[in-house]
Amino acid sequence: MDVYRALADETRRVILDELTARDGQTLFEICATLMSRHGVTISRQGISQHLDVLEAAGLVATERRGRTKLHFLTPEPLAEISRRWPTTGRPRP
Amino acid sequence: MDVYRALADETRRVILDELTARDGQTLFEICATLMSRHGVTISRQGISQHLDVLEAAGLVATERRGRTKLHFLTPEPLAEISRRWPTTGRPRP
DNA sequence: ACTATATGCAAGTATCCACTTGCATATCAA
DNA sequence: TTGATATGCAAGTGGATACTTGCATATAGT
Repeated sequence: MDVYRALADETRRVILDELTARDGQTLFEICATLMSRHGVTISRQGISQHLDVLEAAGLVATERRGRTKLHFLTPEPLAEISRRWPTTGRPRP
Repeated sequence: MDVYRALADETRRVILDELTARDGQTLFEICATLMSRHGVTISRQGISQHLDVLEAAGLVATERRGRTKLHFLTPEPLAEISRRWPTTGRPRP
């Protein structure tokens, strides 16, 4: 629901980075990559809860595939930010 | 310092909205407007602390003018967000 | 100098949030 | 079915954070 709160945590931002690099990863793949490549030390449930927040914010879509769950990046909600506070065309008096 | 954490609070986002509407307001003006126009019930110190967070994040610049302090919106740090996770040109398989 | 205005500092509180632990459920392979 | 893999649920805990209260500082006007 809250895109802004979803971005407030660094681990969640790294997850978005990781899905940007390779989309459609499972929870286990994300866990493994965060640990090894990004130096994040956290339990699987911790990452699962972060993914729940990202999904509730509409930044990640999921799809069950057998006993795995694929995670896809859906960054459209982020467009609201640049729409709300444009970074161009604001003269500084 | 942390742009993402600065955006995590709704009151801070309303402050950014208010400075977008009218730039260069003092703390007292921001307080008055938040209370009346945005229905925010919070103490002056609360708003002041929020402004400190926004300034630390580089989203607001200040300028002392006599016994008042003017607040200006500097939204450039927000550009990092759309740069980090582009919302266009990402095909969904 | 004195008063009022505008802001700053600091400590205390209460809520929220990230994280863990333990157990449960579901799918695949033998 | 049995065992292994992949994920889900729920309660508890520590630390962060939004907010308040009280006092202090600085500028402007008289």
